[in-house]
Amino acid sequence: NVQLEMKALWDEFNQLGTEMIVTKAGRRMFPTFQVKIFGMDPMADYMLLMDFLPVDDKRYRYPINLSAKEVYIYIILNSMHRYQPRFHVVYVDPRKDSEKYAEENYKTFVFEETRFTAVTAYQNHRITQLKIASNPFAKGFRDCDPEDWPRNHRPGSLQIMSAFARTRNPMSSPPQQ
Amino acid sequence: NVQLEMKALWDEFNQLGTEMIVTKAGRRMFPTFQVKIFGMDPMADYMLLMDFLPVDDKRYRYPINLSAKEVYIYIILNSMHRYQPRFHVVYVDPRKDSEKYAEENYKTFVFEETRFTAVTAYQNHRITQLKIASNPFAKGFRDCDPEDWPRNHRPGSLQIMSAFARTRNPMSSPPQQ
DNA sequence: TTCTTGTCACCTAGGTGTTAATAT
DNA sequence: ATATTAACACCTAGGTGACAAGAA
Repeated sequence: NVQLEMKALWDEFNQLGTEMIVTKAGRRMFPTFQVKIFGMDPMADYMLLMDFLPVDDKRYRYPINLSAKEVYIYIILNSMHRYQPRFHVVYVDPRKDSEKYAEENYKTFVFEETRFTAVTAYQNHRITQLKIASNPFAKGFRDCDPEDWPRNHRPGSLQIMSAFARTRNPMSSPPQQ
Repeated sequence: NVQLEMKALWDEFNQLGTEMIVTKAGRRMFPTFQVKIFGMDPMADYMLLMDFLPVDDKRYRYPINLSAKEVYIYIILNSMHRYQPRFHVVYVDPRKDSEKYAEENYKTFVFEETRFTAVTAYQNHRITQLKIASNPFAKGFRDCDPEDWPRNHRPGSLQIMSAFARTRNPMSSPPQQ
């Protein structure tokens, strides 16, 4: 079982139509896609993966591999297109004929409230204001309210991943180590 | 085969008698222990480890586990004692009776120029000056020379690890993930 | 005395939306 | 018109030695 962290914040963005800035150099998502996983076998190995499905129609589909060790592969998102993030937990089957059990060894989780539109500049001013109000790194643009925003992630939660996205221009160099 | 990075800088510190500040909260080493490894099998798994041996006499000995994935375990160093860092490369033997080959499956590397004395405050003013001159984070204390120090690590080198050290007071909480 | 601790100003490093310039 | 890019001020986050106060 998997539980989305900061669900209230995701809901608030989703109500307005979440937008995520994409840049050539890569840009973090905010809110961060962050989950708690329950019911894992402490002795087993797992792979944690994430990908983004185009929602409406569109043709592009790019996988992103993320694990707790933060090994991830770049993805490319098209600006002005809408995407649905997905989260996959893959059990690393120690059996030699593990391919036979591939279908039963993974589970996919979709949180609809994490849908977003990739943009190069915000289209909805209310989204901009909500980002400024809730993202600590945008504090410099706040007018009022020096208070009472739920700060960052809750202690005790496991940050599984933070994702980068880019516009369609290919990058030549891998991310700095 | 393993090659120490920033050897010239290590040599310069070693000539004066390298000192490393230790604090309760943990303090990074500077220079950073950083190596290039040659001759690895790209298809094999390895474990990279580090520990610190007391040099002169002294009784304390604490292991530190470091890997390229930066999983590490705290260590405790005694202030005013001298230590010799060591670096171990362990081949993860896929054979079922791998314990039998344990002795031939690892290799230890010692760079004497990385010896240092753990201190809570610098004892040698020339060490302080060399730290200020060569560590970018201490730039605020530089008088002159806005120039020409070999910046940080060379691009292309693999940073295997950076180590933390602490004074002997036990810490209650593990490092933030 | 000598060593240790906590606080601080001053940095590095990098994540924000803004804005003006450019591309489409 | 509309979408994208690059530079920027303003933040968060955290790594420095200095320094004063405390401990041994």
